[in-house]
Amino acid sequence: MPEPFAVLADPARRRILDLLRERPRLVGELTEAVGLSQPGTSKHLRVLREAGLVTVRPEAQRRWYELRPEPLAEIDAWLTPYRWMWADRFDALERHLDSMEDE
Amino acid sequence: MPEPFAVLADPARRRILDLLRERPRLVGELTEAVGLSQPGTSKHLRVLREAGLVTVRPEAQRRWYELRPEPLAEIDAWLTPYRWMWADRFDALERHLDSMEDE
DNA sequence: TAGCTATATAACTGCAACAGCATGTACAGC
DNA sequence: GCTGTACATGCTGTTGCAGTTATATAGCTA
Repeated sequence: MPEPFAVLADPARRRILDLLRERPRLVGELTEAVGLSQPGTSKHLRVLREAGLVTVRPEAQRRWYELRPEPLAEIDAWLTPYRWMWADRFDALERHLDSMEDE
Repeated sequence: MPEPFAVLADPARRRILDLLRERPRLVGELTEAVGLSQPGTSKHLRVLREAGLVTVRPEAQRRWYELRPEPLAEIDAWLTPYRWMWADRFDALERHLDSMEDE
């Protein structure tokens, strides 16, 4: 199972996920949308599948790819301790104090 | 300016950022912590610098590296439309309804 | 069965990233 | 000035990935 971070490093794969966020899609749609060859798209889909970020539902010769967002939680978790930092100074201070209140 | 996503694909660089989250550090400290050679560490630091994720403050021959979290906002922004999805079903529904109230 | 459609896999190519080693640079202390 | 320390850069080999074309597989349709 590849790391989500590495999987998202490729813009085409992020684009695919963005498209699947709206609704499940066929390989053909995705191919056209990302502007790659069909085999190229299939390769990216394989990577996404192995990372658990998409699932496939076969229907005759077609394959419906759908989003499976759970692995993104790992990225979100890594990001969490940083998240308060990049707001402007006032917001940053405010959130910092807010988080201290909870302790 | 490289993409933050690509920069974070390497675990060593994420580790470096995690260490800098606590306090600024010297290259020597980071080298020991990540378990790479000193030149290897310097190279990762260069990548982080070019991505705007760290800044350097020279002090004699030493270089204090400090975190600059702003570029992480891009990742956070990409992640945002996904974030409600991976909570358990109840929370997911709840947040979804919450977000609809704002409209 | 033959042929068409949709997708996956294979084989190949080019390139960029990463790691190691050696060397260069800058500063401090003596 | 010389030596040591702290770090950066250059070079090289290797590996892995993204992209292509060609081919295989599976299921429909006639």
